[in-house]
Amino acid sequence: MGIRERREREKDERREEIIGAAESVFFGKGLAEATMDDIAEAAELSKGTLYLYYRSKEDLYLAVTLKGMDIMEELFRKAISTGEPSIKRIYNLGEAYYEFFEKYRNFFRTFYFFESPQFHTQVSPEMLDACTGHDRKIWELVLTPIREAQDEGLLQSSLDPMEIGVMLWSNSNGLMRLIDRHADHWKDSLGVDLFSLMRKSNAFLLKAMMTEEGLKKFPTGTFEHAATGL
Amino acid sequence: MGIRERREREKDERREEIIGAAESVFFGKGLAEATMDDIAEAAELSKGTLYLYYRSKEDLYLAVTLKGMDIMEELFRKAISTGEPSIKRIYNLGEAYYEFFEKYRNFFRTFYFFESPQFHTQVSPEMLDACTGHDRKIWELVLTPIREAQDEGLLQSSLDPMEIGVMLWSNSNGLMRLIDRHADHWKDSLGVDLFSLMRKSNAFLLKAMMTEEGLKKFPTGTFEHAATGL
Amino acid sequence: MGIRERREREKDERREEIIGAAESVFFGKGLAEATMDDIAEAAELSKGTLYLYYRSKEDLYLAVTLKGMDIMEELFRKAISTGEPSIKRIYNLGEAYYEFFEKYRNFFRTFYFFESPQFHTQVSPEMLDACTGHDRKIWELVLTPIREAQDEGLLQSSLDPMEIGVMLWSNSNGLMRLIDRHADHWKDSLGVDLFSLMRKSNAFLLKAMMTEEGLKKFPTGTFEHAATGL
Amino acid sequence: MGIRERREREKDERREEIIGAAESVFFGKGLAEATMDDIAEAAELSKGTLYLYYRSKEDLYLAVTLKGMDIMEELFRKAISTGEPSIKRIYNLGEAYYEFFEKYRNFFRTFYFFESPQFHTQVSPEMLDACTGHDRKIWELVLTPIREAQDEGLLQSSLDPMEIGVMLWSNSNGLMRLIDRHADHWKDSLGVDLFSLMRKSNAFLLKAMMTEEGLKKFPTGTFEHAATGL
DNA sequence: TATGAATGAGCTTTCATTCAT
DNA sequence: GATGAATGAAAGCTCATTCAT
Repeated sequence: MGIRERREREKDERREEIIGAAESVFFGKGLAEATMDDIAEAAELSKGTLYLYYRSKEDLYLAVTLKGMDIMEELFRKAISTGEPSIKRIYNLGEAYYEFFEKYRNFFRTFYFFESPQFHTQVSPEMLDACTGHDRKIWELVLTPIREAQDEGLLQSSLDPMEIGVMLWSNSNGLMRLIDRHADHWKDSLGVDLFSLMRKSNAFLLKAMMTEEGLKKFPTGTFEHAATGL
Repeated sequence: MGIRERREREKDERREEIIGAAESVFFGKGLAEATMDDIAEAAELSKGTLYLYYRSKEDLYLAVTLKGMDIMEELFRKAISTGEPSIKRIYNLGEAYYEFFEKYRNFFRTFYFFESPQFHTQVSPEMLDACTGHDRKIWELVLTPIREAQDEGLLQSSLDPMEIGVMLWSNSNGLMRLIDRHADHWKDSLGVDLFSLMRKSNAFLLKAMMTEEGLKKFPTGTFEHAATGL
Repeated sequence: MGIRERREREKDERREEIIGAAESVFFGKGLAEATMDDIAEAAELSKGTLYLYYRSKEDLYLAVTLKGMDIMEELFRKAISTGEPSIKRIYNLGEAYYEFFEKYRNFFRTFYFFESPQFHTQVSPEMLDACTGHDRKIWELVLTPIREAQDEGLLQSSLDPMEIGVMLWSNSNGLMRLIDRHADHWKDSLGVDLFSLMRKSNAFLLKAMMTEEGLKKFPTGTFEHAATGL
Repeated sequence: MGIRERREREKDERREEIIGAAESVFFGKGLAEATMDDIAEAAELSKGTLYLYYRSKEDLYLAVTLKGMDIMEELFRKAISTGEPSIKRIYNLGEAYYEFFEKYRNFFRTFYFFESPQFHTQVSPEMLDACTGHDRKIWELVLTPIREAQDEGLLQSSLDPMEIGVMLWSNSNGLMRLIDRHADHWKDSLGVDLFSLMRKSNAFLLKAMMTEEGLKKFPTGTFEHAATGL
């Protein structure tokens, strides 16, 4: 058994090495510009070996995406495991998403590809399933505190928990994309601080979804101070 | 004189023919998969001729994008030219955006490219400028009723008009992207109707940005009925 | 008649305009890199018009070459029309060739093409004939003082006049090509002044071809001083 | 270990195969007209493979040039390794150059390209360096007997060895180019035998550069008989 | 398992030349 | 005579993928 296990372990290590190399290349050049030669060189491996581990360039790209999802999941998990009130933990999720966006911008960007349906044809079903599954797992994480908050009567129960999640997520995501593109442009020439805008927008939404009771317990601005470190 | 004019006109027509062909190809295969051969064949023109009118495949793609912006602008212009109250016209804009998304989905998708900065290097400055300029013009349209609504004391004046616009736009856009990907998936397996969710989300946001006076004049739900045709 | 003549004149003028434009383009980019579009633009004429006057790009290139030959012929003609002794006029020819090389370097370079037999297939027979004829005319010029010098017993009569001409020409030409390539390199890193070397080499040759009588009348160094302006 | 060596050897063989194919194509059509498709077909290899071994068509062309330099070097080396007197070995070099020109005319022609500075931009620095280095090596060969002859007082010491080499080389080269173009034309219609003229011209030059002592030991015509096989 | 040489379809782009007006 | 839009063949080069070793 030891032998088989060691082999497995080595194979996993090799996989990670490849992903590491792929990261550096994809992050630097983007999917289209990156070549398998680049990655093989970065991995100090032959091109053929790459294909031993991943079926195609796109599959390998999704492997990187998957790693990004791992990181995100970890951040989300931490965000909801604080023992704090459910509403606060929902708020934490927003901050965690933002942290991911800030610290792991390159991984954030790989999601564009996964989210772009036209590329799904270029990818193996296995890899796509893996991603989809991971995505679902993360959504589960998001739903947990939302459900709790509804059970506690803090969030309107007329809304489906998934709906609440989607609204918050989409709102953040829409602004993050804007930020990712031209944060500087907006700030400099239009005087709009997209970062604070994102928080404001999210707070508006969350408030709109809370019950009267929830708003009484957690009035507007309850968390902002902590979150922004003030 | 007539000659020059006719030539000019023919050239414009040819341009439109090319864009039409490019549309059909790009919409079918996406930018990366589409080839200039495909487009030339669709246009019943030689490849060389294509390059007589557009410098590169990417430029041609942006020409299609530009056409999408034209359509969008037209819809937006109609939305704000109704003589209705400013708040209603803001609401109209959301509906117009949604109409564009629904009816001109393929054009909507071309915006992904324009919004993705890494591709800007592949594009002629002239074309990029044209797009940027058009983008700006559309934003101007959006700002008009927002400013009015603030002047009338219906929208909070603590917010910058641009900020209001961005929040509404991002929120819609984030959800549209989600819908564009997996509307069916969400509806079928998660039971979430993203379309109505988008409206709801936008209504939440708009409400949060209104003044008390505004809310009194236009209570929640004032427009939804009309808009959804109910 | 006046009409026909004016037309002819205008046509010639147009031809010269085209050649002027072609010069500027060919000299800047070389034959291979230059395009008919470039030339048409420089001539402020349409591309089609170019083909009204010249059959092909290569023909047009030879037209420029022909102009170079005109210039060269003029210089040579002046060199041998001084009324000086025949040997001096032979020497003058060398200086004239050198002057051409120095002042009309770009024309000098067009000769490379004409001299390169593999390109002759790309050229109309008419143009080729014109060049060949002009070439011959120039050689006639060169032969005149050589024959005279032989008749006067200054140059060895055992040599064919043409042979003498060829030896002198080849010797100069070989060194000019070297100079054209890397004059600086030779001077800077090898300490060899190719210009003075060319004169020296020619003087050696000429001396070797002179008779004793010739050498008595025109000892080594007779002309150098004048020529170099000292 | 054997494996690596065999691979290395196979790669070298492949390189030579490619060069062989390139030769046949380049010699037949010239650089400009030859296509990589032609060469790939001649080599019975895919076009991609060609680019695995050479960066560009021009690089491949220089590889052929390099082979020509190899041949030339070999001939030159033989010419100066005879144990004969230095002056004779200088003469041998001229004959070797001539032999190269006669037997390897096509290679001789490839030098045109290397000697034409405007093309240097199209070539990889590595290849250019290789050529330049080889060129230098050959010049070293030429200088050896010249220096000896000067040390022995046979060639004038007022001349730089390099200058002597350049004069002889240019003189031969100038005539070779003439011969390469139109040897037949000259012989048939002008009655000039360029080959013998080249020898004569070189002899003149060499004589002019010798000292009195040198001329006493090796009077005019000493070598011609042997060289021409008479 | 790992290699890396070989493939070959496929890409965008260029440009001399033609021809209807 | 002049135009300039249209052509279309061809070119150089790339790169994901395969496969014999």
